[in-house]
Amino acid sequence: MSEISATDGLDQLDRVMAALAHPLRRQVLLVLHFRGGEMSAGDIAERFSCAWPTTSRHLRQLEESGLVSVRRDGRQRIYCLERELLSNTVGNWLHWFKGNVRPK
Amino acid sequence: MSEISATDGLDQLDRVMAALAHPLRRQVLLVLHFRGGEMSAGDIAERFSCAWPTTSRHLRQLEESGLVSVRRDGRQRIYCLERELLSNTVGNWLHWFKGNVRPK
DNA sequence: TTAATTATTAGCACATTTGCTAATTACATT
DNA sequence: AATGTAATTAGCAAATGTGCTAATAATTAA
Repeated sequence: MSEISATDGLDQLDRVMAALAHPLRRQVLLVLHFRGGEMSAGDIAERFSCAWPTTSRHLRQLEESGLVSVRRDGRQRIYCLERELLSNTVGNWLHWFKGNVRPK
Repeated sequence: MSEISATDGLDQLDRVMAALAHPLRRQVLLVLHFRGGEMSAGDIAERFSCAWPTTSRHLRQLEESGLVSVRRDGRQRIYCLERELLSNTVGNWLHWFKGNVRPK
C-alpha cells in the first residue's frame, strides 16, 4: 500500500502553510466555510475566474494538506472544509507566540 | 517618494501568508520569539545551516511582510519580531472560520 | 588610513508553482 | 451502446522562489 503517508517529506504544518500561501486557495476555504462547509468542485470552480483545471489543482493541493476532504457523489466531487484541522494547525502554531518570553 | 507602499500589488495578508510558507522563515520567527523578540542578523544567521546571504534574504522577506522590523545598532542589524502583527493578521483571518455557518 | 567585522546586494542556476489547453476518466442518461 | 455531464490528469510555458558564491556597503578598531 503506497497511500500518501502522513508525512510526505514535509510535515503537515508545512503543507498547511504552503496551501494557505495562495490567495485563491484561501478564498476557496472561505467560500466553503460560508456555504456551509461542503460544495461540489463545479460549484467552487464557477466562482473563480481561472480555468477549471486550475481550480481543480488548487483543490487537490488543499486536499493533500488535509484542509479539505473529498468524497464522490454520483459524478460530482464534494469538497468538505476541515475546520478543526485549519483551526488547530494554524491556531496551535500561533499559540507558540502567546505570552512574553524573556521580556528583559 | 518611492517607499514600499502599504499595498505593493499584494496586500498585507498575502505578504504575511507568503512569508509564513517557508519553514526557515517560520523558524526565524520562533527563534526571535524565544530569544526575547530581538536579535542581530548574525545571531539569527548562525543558528541556520544555510549561507548567510540566504538567511539575509529570508529576513528581508519577513521585513517586507511586516512580521519583523529592523534597526541599526553600530554595524549590526537588529531584527525585531512584530508579535502583534503576527497574531492579528493570522488570528483575524482564522477568525472568519469561527462559528458554524449555514449548518443545514 | 588600513584592516576587520557585520551584513547586504548582485547575479546566476535550479526547483517549484501557477495557469493554460487538450486529453482522459468516471458516472449517468437515453 | 452512445452521448452528455462533472471533473481530473497530462503536458507545456512562464513566472516565482530558493540557495549559492562573489562583490559591495557600512561601521568600528588599530
